Amino acid sequence: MILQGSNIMNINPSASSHPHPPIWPTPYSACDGFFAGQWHDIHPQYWTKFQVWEWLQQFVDTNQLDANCIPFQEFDINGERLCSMSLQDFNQAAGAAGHILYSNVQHLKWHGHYGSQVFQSLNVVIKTEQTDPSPIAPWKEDTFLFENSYDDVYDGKAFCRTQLSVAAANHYNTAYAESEVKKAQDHPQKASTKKHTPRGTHLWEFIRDILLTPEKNPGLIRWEDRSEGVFRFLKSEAVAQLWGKKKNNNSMTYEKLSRAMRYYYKREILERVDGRRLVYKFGKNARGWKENDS
DNA sequence: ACTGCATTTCCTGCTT
DNA sequence: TAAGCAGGAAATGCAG
Repeated sequence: MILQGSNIMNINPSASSHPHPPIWPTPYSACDGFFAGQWHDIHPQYWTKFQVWEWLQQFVDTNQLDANCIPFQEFDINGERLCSMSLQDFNQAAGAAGHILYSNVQHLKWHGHYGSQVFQSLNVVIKTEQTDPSPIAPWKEDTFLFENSYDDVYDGKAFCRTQLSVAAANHYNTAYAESEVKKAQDHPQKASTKKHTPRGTHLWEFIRDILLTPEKNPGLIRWEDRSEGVFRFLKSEAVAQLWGKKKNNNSMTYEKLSRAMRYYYKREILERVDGRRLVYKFGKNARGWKENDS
């Protein structure tokens, strides 16, 4: 098999020059802050298709939803069209997420824009006050909407429904949401019946999510064989730095990250791919990477 | 305080 | 020679 390394876009996170306009303006948008785009400064009526996608991506990011929960292809429309959509249209286009998205558009249409507040009413993790004097890294705000681990419960559509129902519940009852925030912060895993819950995303989930949302971090990791779960690191050090940023560890390297990856072989989260550098394969204990995972 | 988990760090040796 | 891989060993941070 011929590897396609020579075709890889050379994306340097620190460089502003780029041979082609990137699909997303900030290759590392997941870490660069939640509101790097421009859509929130413009009335939704005037959004371009791109800004509509930014808005959707923001929704996914802020609520820590799986990207598969939102059918992006159904929103290949500009802001004018978006604003003209009825609730039924949204439900048709986005299913379980339709109601929330519709409400958010209505809110944006009639109440203007609130910068980083735009999605707060949807998000379980709302930073209402900062009692900890230590600086909070952007990724610290990254908390899942519910307490189940991807390890055990990543279950495609059901997963999305669960996430979205939590998001919806919070959307319709902000006061309740804020109290839940407090609870979640004080007792983040109290209600869980799981044996153990993650402190955050596991490394393999982080890798999987990059693969599933390449538009967020283009050119970092790529599928080699999507159906078999084989993937390849294109920018190993960049991925390691991104992982380090997520873990608030700026000394992370690919060498260390790869050691953690190798531990997954024993747990059958990954399978060895012999003789191919930077190539890994999801194992039987990795969930959520398949196209029709249900 | 203790324990288990999931890394993180460091290392040596090997392969590409 | 550099980069990556394999895996042992110990350390670390967090949550229960």
